[in-house]
Amino acid sequence: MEEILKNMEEEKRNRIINSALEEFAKNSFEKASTNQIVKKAGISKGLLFHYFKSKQELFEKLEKYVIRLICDTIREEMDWTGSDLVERFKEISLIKIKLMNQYPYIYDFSIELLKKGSIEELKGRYEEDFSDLMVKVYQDNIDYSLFKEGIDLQKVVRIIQWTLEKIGEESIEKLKQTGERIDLEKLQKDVEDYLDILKRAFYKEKKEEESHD
Amino acid sequence: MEEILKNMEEEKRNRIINSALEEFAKNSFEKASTNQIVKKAGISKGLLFHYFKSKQELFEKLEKYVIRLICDTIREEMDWTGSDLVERFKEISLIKIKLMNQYPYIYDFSIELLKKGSIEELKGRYEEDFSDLMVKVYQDNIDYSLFKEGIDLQKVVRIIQWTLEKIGEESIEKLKQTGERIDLEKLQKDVEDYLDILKRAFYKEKKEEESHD
Amino acid sequence: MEEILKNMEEEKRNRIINSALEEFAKNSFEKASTNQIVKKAGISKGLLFHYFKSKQELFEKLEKYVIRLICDTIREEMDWTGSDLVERFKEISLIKIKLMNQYPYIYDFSIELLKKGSIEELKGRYEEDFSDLMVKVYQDNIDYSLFKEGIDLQKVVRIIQWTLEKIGEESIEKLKQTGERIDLEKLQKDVEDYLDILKRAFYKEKKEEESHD
Amino acid sequence: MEEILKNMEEEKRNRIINSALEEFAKNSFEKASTNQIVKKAGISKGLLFHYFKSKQELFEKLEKYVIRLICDTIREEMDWTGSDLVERFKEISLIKIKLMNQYPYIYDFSIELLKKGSIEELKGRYEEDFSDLMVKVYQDNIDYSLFKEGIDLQKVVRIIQWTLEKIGEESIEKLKQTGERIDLEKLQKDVEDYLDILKRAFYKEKKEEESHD
DNA sequence: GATGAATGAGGATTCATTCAT
DNA sequence: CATGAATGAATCCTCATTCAT
Repeated sequence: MEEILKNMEEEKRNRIINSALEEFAKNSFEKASTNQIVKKAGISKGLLFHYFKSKQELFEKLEKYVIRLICDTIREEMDWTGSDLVERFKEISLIKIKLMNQYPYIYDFSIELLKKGSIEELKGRYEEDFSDLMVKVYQDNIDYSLFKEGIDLQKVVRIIQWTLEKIGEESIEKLKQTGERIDLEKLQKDVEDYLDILKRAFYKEKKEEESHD
Repeated sequence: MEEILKNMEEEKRNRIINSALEEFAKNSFEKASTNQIVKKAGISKGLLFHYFKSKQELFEKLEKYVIRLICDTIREEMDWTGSDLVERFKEISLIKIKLMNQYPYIYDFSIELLKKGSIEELKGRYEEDFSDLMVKVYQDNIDYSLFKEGIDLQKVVRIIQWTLEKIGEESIEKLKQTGERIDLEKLQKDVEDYLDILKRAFYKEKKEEESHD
Repeated sequence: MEEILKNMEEEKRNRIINSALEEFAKNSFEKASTNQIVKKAGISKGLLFHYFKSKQELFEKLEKYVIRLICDTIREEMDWTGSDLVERFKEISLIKIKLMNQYPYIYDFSIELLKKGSIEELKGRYEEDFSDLMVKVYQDNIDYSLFKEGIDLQKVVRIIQWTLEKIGEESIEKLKQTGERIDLEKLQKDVEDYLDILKRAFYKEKKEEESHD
Repeated sequence: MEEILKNMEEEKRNRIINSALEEFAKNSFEKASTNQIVKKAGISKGLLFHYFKSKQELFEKLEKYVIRLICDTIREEMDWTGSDLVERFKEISLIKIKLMNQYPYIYDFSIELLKKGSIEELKGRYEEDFSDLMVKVYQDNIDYSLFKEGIDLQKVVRIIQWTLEKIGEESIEKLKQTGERIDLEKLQKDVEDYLDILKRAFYKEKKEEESHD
């Protein structure tokens, strides 16, 4: 993204990115209109297709850009010393929500693209950035012995991911229907509540007091 | 649906229903093409709009038809004497999967429309059929004391629902990407595995032997 | 019309005629919908096209029917002893307006078809009924010496006809735009006022007192 | 119109304008086909809707364009020193007919739109251009004492207008039925003849010799 | 006589994309 | 770099008319 638009004044670049982000967040890929994007960005149709050879490419480049942005922010701001996977997820959610203050629609968009394939399939698409980070998230320092014994770990982790995704999807659904902005505080509260429930369900019971971080 | 197409030979009616079901399952409402539907159904454009005054109405009628079909089948085939909510969910999934043998794409479609609003919002849309049944599913005979004490029951039930939805969404996503039919046996196996995990997580531990049914 | 629909119960025949009359009065030929006509008449599409082989033929038959109805009524109710052409026109207008109480939309419709060709061209189309009557209207007993000398009689008569047509067109235009029924009393008043003006303009001046009939 | 199509080569612009003018002159708004317009103009469907967002807008823009064109030409070419209203009408007709040499169908079209509402209602639609000019036409220098005394001036003027409109409507009707171009010389002759009749009818008699201009 | 299912050409409009300037 | 004119296939939908029952 930045490489593609590198010779552009930053202000115009941001206009394009945010305009496309918003359009793809509010509409499905098919319904999203390049006309709307260029109008909101204040550029000509030709210019958009000068940089991106198709709507599809624009979407993919935007996808990569957002993922890289989220990954980079996670890499930098995450406390990698913790060993609690659920707490790590909580932290990731917090970081994503913080990004939304800066880039309206970024979360909405990132949820939209998550709908198109589970995290594992995304790994395939963005080798360098994403899958490296995912390995790090799931393995770096994580103490899986916090989970109860005898459970299907892979499935349990999926349930946790799915729950987080569904919380996000509900927010974006409300955005699409009512048009009103997402209540970030309530979102964060929900994330915490649900993750606590899941922790109590799938973690061993003894170390309960430590989970009150 | 059947009322609308009642004077039609059954074979043609099924061609129309299945064709529309497939198109709406594989595409979003906007991208779904009435052209494709009539081509696949082997009817003229005019005929489709003779029965349904718009694409929107076709979708809504299909929605109602599918929900009614699922609800009716559940009502008839469900064992209403059981008191275990999760087992009831399992049974519902089994019934839906069975319906897919008859109506390919019915599950896919029913998931697509669930994406457009949570079950609770759907209740509002289909008063008679759906919400009555939902009340029955959640309350008729159900023994909520099976759940552990001190948990947020509403959120826990939601996690269970979400998990089931996500299992279905994964299937349909695979369908859209690869085009190959859904493996119903694997789907059923997944449903059972995940629900067992959730039971073990959220139910009291004593009656464990009874859940091995 | 009656011949075509002769085997039909009178009530149903009237439903068809009035429905078609209304649809053609409210819309141009192209925009008039056979769907609307059959719906309003409470018959099937097939039946309409059983009697009339096309929309065009329906229109033409209706045209003939209305003209015959108007002509017959004029023939019967007109005072053929008068020799004043303008007064005769006034009487014709009065008769047409009276018919509207019985057949709503008949006047609107008859104006619509007058738009499609001047009275003289209509003569060609409806030899038997219409042109005979027209000859009668214009010649039977009429005293053209009432008109001033040295004027182009044909053109003057045309101005009078046109004025009457325009008065009617204004009414129907208002009907189409506002939807409210035509004010028959005002219509009659206008006809009388304009015709008096034209009489004063084109008749010799001496016999003024006689025109106050 | 010119502003909308300003960046277009004049030849293509004229092709579009004339093609649309012709289609709307020969057909009612509903029956007029954008397909025909683009075919006749030799442009793509997309281009028409690039400039005009709908058939409706195309019509309205065309309406404004034609009215402005007629008004501007009248303003410039009219001899505003005359005080005779009927002569002024004659002059207007002459100007309109002259425009038809340049823009075939312009007169037809302008009559078509006059059908949709009397001149007085048009005033409301085109405040600046049209109604200003109309005030000028009817009041600037006009000597209403030329009319006979004791007549309903408003109605008399209307009769004159209506007569002019009907003359035009007859021409266009012939065009629609036969397809052959309008005989401009005969048209002008008719206008003059009818106006002379009306003058003789409604003007005071003394100044007869001056009307032979 | 009577039905309404069925047709298919044609309607206006949208939209991603290309290209000359 | 940047524009926006130009394309044309595809969109949903309408409608007069036909025809088997």
